[in-house]
Amino acid sequence: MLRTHTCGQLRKSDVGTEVTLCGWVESKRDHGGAVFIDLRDRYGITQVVIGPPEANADLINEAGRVSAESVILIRGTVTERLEGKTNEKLDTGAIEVRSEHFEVLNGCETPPFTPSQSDLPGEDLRLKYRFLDLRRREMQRAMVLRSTIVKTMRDYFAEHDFIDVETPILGRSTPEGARDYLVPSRVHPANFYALPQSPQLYKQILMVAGFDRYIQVAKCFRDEDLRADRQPEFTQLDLEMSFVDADDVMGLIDGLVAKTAKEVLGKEVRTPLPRMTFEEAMRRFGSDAPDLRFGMEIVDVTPVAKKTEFRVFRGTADSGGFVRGITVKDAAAKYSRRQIDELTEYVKADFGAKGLAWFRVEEDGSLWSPISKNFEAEHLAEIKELLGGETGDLLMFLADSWEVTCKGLAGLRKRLASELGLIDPEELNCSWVTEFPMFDRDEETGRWNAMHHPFTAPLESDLPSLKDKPQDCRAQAYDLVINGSEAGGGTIRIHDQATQSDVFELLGIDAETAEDRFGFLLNALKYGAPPHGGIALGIDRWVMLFAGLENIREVIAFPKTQKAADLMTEAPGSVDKDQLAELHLRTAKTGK
RNA sequence: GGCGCGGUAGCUCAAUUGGUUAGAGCCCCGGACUGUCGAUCCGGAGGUUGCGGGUUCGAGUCCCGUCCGCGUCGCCA
Repeated sequence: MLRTHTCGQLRKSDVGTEVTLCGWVESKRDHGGAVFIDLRDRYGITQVVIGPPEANADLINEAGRVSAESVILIRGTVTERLEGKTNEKLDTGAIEVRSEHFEVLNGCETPPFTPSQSDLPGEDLRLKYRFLDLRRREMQRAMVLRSTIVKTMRDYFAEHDFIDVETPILGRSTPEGARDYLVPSRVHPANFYALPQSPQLYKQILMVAGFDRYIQVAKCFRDEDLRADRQPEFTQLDLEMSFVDADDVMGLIDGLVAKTAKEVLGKEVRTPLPRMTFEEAMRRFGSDAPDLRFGMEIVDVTPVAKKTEFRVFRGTADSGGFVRGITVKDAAAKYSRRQIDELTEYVKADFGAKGLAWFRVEEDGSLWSPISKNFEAEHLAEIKELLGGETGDLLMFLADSWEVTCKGLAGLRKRLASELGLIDPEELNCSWVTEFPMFDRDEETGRWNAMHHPFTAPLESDLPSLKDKPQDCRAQAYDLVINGSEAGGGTIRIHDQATQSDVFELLGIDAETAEDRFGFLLNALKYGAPPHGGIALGIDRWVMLFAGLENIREVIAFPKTQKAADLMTEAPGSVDKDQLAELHLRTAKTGK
């Protein structure tokens, strides 16, 4: 070891000790006759003094020339700082190392930015020079947090008799759901592997194989557009269990959530976590991942709308649509007409709403709005009553299809809560959303799609509706929601042939197609498949949420940009003709 | 693919209605300095305003196209 201690380690009790430290030059204060260096590693910062009498003029001179972010080694004696010269900001602030030896292990060119600078550089620069960015305190904290969370998960599942099994990265494409990342085969011309979107099928087969409790920290890949909380390459804690029902899986994860919150954040999370059905979540919050850290619940006023003369409301209600709204407490004074216009533009542009109706609750308790003259007083009173409106509140409504009112109001809810500061950043709100529909209808083709995946088991009680009323058929599915974000999702799987056939039939997957795509799974299911189910937890999102961050890139060491590029390695990149030829590929266009 | 925001010195930003030689702080370079910890003081260097085209007497500013980054909708079984 080149060093005897880290830069975050030394205290008053170490005074008098001869130490050797290594690290990066965070900053240098050159006084001519003496030089102060803040020496940094991932454990902390220690002040090094190169001055007389320990250091001679040559050494002081050399130290004075060292550039920021150089890697140096110093040897010296731990010394208590002079009276009144301690630095309260540093854990090591009571001491300094008076150095008699100073050595540059490796210099540093002038960096485009330094890890300690207060103005964070643009994200493209941070990504291009990720090795510098990762030296920043915040990034180091995030990486440590991530490591701790993964270790907590592994420990927890090991305690519960789970075994870790690795499944292949090179698999076969099952062209449902997200787009696959494809890998051409050299040995099999015109054939492709696909990178896994999840180890779903393998883990089910592991159940058939008798590994009744499986986990894996699994890299997954989906070739879809990115978001602040979505990367094309991400990590899941993948889990599958035999002989369990949905309660068992949720109960197990409840324990993990509580343990992780306790060990990582020192927070108590009460279990069992609250559960809400999909239907209730959509009705009350318009979202299958509701943020329960604040209220502003959605209220349906369609019955009142039917009675009013206001064409937009009445027309929508009469034609099978919905008029639903939210109460924004004490917001009347905070939102100008102009700002409400912006909200209107937002719901139009992002959710396809036709407009935003709103009312202000006046001093006298009446509702005022540009459209209020279209309403009779008694109907306004009814609306106010339903929404629980009080003086100073804003009531906002969408009149539209169920889907648009859900999405639009969920979006408004989220945006308003953020703008009004209704969210306690310290809160960690965890809950379950259950009983998702088995199927949803493709708008264009009118065909049924599996909402989760085609191996999801329906609720026992809904089995009769599977064939004739698929829209009413609910799944044994459960999503873990943390602070309004989907942090995991799973299902109990179908383990009998008859139900599986029925589901395939409904999805328009004929026997031949099923055989072609998932034959290996169907085959395995014939050979003694136990009842089983599982879940996948989004590790990147867990870390992001536990860290209180709003961007997943902040917890991933080497993330991709919105165009799925790596600015540091410049992946993806072109390859030479020989490589393509070996893979039996020709490209239609040459990239720029 | 749609909508929106942004791109000016190595970095973070400014630049009035289109108007003189595009500024500031930090960084960097040179010098001074033994108690700093955002060191201080003196001096200096540093610009194809992302790129291409257009309008204009004149463009960082206006228009068109394009590239890049971010947010979001679609998409993400």
